Amino acid sequence: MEAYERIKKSIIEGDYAPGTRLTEENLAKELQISRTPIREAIKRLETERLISPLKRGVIVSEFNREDIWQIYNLRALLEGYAAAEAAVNRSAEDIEAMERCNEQFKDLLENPTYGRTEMLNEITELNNQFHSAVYNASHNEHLRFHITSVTVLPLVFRSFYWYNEYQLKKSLELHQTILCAIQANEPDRAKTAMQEHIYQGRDHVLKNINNES
Amino acid sequence: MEAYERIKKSIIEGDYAPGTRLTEENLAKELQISRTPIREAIKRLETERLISPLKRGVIVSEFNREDIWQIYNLRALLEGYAAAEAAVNRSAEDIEAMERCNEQFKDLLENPTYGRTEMLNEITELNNQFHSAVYNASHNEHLRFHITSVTVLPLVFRSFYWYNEYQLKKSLELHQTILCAIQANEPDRAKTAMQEHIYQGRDHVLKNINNES
DNA sequence: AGTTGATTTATTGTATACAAAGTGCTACGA
DNA sequence: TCGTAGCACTTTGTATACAATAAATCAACT
Repeated sequence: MEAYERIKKSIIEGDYAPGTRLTEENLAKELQISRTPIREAIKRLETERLISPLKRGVIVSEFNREDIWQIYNLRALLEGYAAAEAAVNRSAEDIEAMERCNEQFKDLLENPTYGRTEMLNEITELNNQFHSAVYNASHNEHLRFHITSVTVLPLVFRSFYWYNEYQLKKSLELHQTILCAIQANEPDRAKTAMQEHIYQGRDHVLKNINNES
Repeated sequence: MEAYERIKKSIIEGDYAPGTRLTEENLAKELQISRTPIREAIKRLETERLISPLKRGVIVSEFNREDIWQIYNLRALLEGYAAAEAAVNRSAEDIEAMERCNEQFKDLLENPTYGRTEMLNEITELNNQFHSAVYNASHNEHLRFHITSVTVLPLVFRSFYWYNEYQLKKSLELHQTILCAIQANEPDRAKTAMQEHIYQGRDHVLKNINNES
């Protein structure tokens, strides 16, 4: 794994908390490589806005409630559009991919064999996979780019860790609604269901996050 | 001006045509600096998708009709949303900034003192300024980021160079409609007017561009 | 002639030394 | 005690040498 991916992973997994100062030299020492690839990784993470310039150097980006509001609303706009486009452009394989995600999601909810943390990691992964399957089904590379770009940021909130069983079930249901609408070539229904799903996520994060960030 | 800006400018102004191969060493020689800042600029332009990796190295990105379609539709989605948000969040200064752009635009159309090329450069600049004024008025940093990101790409088409006097007048009128709607706190009207404006730009580019790219 | 393998060449990847510049600290003066 | 100027230190910016590797060329064999 290259430097960029390693640092990104550390940020998303919370090893480098928001506000943490990152210097090239420290990272170089930590990852046991020279400053050159570190520089590259930092520049890239900066354009993705996972880190922000501060004085001489950078810090892991911090997001306040206003940021969360704006980011989730943008997600709703873009992923809602993607769902609508998917309802028009989806292939049979796209449908299958989405079905697989939802089936695994369902299995996991019905047979909670792991510990809670492992299960929520799995859920997070499956949720991401479903969303990917939807925007991939839109067959729109530019749209895909913007969605992935706006979606990395909420990852740092690790929102699924606050979900209870009822909320997870509600998520699955909306996934299924979205899938049905896409399968039935109903762009507008797909869009509204997706937006509803994301707005629920937004409100959930806003309700649970510490008031200041 | 740093390396990144110089290369970006060269791409947007067409000095490096789409498909042109760019190598670190050539750029370093051309800009009279070492490869290090060139590397950085290339990486950044790559994440902005102005250049694309190809074999060992990169080329200036090429866009086909499908790309143009997708990019302009995304612009309509994002800038339409920005216009609606601006209608809710705009301050008095935001309104003034938009008014200034449109007044200058109008002056320019009524008093075409320059040569055609200089005038169209000026028009392009004023058009960009108006659009910036609108999304700045939305007071949404994340939205701003995505709009600027999706908007750099159409710049390489230099679409205004194909506009005739009537079309420029129509552009100005829509700008004024957008401004009125934002001033009157009519988010939906602002959105539809902005979308209409961008769709007209899209169709204009698609009509005039060489069929293959 | 076409295909495969080895050799050469072009180009990027990495490390490191040094230059430049911003930050903060300390000491001095008001 | 507060402010400020100068200095030291931390950190990034740049250049350059060398390593790694992908691509292209060419030759040999089928």
